[in-house]
Amino acid sequence: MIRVLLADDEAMIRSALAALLRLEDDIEVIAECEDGEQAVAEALRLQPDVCLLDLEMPGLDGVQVSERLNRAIATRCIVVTRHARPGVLRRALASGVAGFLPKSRGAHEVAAVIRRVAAGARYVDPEVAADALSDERSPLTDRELDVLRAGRRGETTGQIARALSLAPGTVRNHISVILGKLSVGTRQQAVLIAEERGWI
Amino acid sequence: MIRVLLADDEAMIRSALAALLRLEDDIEVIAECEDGEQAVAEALRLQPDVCLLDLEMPGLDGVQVSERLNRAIATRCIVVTRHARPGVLRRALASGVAGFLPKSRGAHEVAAVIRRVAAGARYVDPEVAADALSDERSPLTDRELDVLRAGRRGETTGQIARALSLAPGTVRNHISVILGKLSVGTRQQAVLIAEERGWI
DNA sequence: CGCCAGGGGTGACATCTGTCACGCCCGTAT
DNA sequence: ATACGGGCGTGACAGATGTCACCCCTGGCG
Repeated sequence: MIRVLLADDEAMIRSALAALLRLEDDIEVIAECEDGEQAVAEALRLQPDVCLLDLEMPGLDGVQVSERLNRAIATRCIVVTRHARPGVLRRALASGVAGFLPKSRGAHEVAAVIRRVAAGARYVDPEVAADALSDERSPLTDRELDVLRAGRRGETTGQIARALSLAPGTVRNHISVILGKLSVGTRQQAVLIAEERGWI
Repeated sequence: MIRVLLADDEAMIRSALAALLRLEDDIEVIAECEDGEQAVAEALRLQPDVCLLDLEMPGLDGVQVSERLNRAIATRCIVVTRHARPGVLRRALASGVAGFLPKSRGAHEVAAVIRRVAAGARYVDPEVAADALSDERSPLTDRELDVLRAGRRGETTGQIARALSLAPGTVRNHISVILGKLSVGTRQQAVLIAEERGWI
């Protein structure tokens, strides 16, 4: 019997998946969580064999949950996401995720992936993997990404500078470089591009 | 037997819902569509009793699909959405939607709502309805919303002005008023608020 | 060792944005 | 008819933003 923990902030898909998985006779859904913190807490308590984690969750996202769990207990995590970008996949794999599945796959594949992962295999959706190989890596340095992240909600230069403990001039310099590299004219367009490509 | 058409761009939730609904013995899923155009085409061809439409779809969104179908055939539409804001609900009801359900509800409620709607009732999620009654209508004028829409991707004042055939100064004025009304400091924050509240 | 990329910073400058005070035109409610 | 609010526009101005040249420091690496 494979003991599975489910985490997704959207109740409809969470309960739908739970209902479907319960129909499988080798899978047992032992917890349903609606955010990252809850997922970590329940996983530590229940020690599931496999965690099926949505990437987009309030608080901790799926990758962060996986990171914490891998450090603490022997469970294997599958991350599910609607935006399956190469950047996201890289981030997920770097943090020790055992499975990666976009939501563009049908629900019936979920059980199959859970079984593979429970058996010790790694599973990465072939299509996303192919995308990731035709590697479009971010041309931005880590620090530049920090700046972009800090400014992704329309924050002013001053606010970004304070958030990162930098001088405003430095922030402006980073932004200037970013705009050049991405060849756009405003920060917000840079943020949109970076989000689309999964760099933030 | 209630004949149901399903439309959602996310294959995982679409197939999960379809699988669950097929377990009900008074409901028959006669089509699964992955975008608005397809939903319209299939609905016209198959004349389903009820259409379960995701709001967020590429091309036509759920409300637009419902609008077109209501003009053409006697089917009843339920719109499902992850962001159930009062503004969205108003838009949906105005276009003749028979049911409105946020994805924060569990999957088991879907069948119940389908039955009610098929029986001729209207169904609006009570929580969203309550929100909509404590009416937080947009304080922005139509024109101001236009400006905000035109600038939602980080466009410059000049680009917005050209897009709307306005003088740059006028755009700046509108923006200035918007920022005042929403009490924020930058356009991008204004855009974020407006998107959150369902005004754009 | 020198060289160089990356992080951090400064100062100066041109431009863009946001603010404010006006004025004009139009539809409509009084 | 008059007043009023909304859309549209101008001009002026302060402050924010983006650009550029140049600075220092650090940690690789040939």
